[in-house]
Amino acid sequence: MNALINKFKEYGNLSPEIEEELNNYVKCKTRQKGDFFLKQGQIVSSLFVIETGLVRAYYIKDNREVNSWFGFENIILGSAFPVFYDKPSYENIQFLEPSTYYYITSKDLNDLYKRFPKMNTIGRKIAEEICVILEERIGSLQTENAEQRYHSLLKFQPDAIQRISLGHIASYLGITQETLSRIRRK
Amino acid sequence: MNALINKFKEYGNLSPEIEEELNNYVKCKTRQKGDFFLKQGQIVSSLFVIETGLVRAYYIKDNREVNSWFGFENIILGSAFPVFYDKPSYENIQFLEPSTYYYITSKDLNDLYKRFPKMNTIGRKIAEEICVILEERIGSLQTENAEQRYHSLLKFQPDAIQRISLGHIASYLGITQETLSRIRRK
DNA sequence: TAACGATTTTGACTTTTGTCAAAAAAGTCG
DNA sequence: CGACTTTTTTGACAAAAGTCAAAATCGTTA
Repeated sequence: MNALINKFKEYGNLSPEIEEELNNYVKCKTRQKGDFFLKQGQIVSSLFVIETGLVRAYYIKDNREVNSWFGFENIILGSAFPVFYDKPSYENIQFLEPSTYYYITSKDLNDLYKRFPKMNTIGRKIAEEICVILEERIGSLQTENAEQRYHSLLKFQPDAIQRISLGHIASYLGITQETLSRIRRK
Repeated sequence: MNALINKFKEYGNLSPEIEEELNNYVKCKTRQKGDFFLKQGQIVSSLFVIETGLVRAYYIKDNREVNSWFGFENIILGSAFPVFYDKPSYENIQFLEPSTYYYITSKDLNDLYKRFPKMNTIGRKIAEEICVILEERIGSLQTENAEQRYHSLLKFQPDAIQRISLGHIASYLGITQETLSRIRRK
């Protein structure tokens, strides 16, 4: 009943030994809407899976918030710079709904990677899957207009429209909220 | 003097045992401008590093070619679907210059991943680095206008402008070649 | 329910980018 | 060199998206 460990298992077998270690490392927390999972500049971070709830990742550019992704339930989530590189995060991760999540710190994860080489298979597959998802998003931004991108989002993350404000979605799509409002009117 | 093995070494130590296996698996080839490394629909593919030369990856959308990336010397290259998923490639990879490259097939790579768990550390780090590069590109497409994206490209891949035709670059930036020509006029 | 703040919509206008056609420039090869 | 192809540039116009300001709607809570 540990959403993060269950998720790991989808990417590869866990020996009883590794699973036991994971049970020591993985913690669960509950946070309110508006709370932060991660703030820009932080180096210490975690990989996490939301059991119930929702987050957004965003960064500031030219004094504006830019939403880089949304994190729904049962998806492996994290910020690349702190988790992959032990470097300060350029993005913030904020809960958009009251949320319960399971997490493991990058430090502990790297510890597992070192002690159990097989764990790297799972880490590799997770990163590879993220590559494919990011490529999909690049294709959408590179070749589609605002309306088509909105419909791509509807298709891949239909929940988003119900649960996330129009302004946040517009930012994620790389358009203004006025434009998105006009698209939606149709 | 094996560009691919050297590249692997940048991501982690290779035991003599693994390096010997790699030497068996990694092959070198030379191809002409216009030749294909990979064609859409292929499942069998490889990870590769170009010693001298240049490739582009592109796919067809609405009867038009869309350039998804360019591959320069001494960068780990490959197409996600066939390499990560053993699924048919949606993209083509074509040489834009006469090229010499080192490659390892996905099959052999997966073989190494299974036989030498530590090899997954290198695979993981490669995939993680690609994630960061792809995120960078998403940020550019999401928040910058045509001119800013052009300057981002100038900054990150200054070679591109010298070695790649304007039409190919425009496609990569998600704009028309007329627009790019007008940007460049300034 | 009333009042407040936040979010969404609308309108008028500007800027950016795309489209289509044609001309100019650059590259290739006998 | 000269003919041919490919690539790049230019012009006129159309479409897409942004900006700014104001109004409408929605949600929350006293």
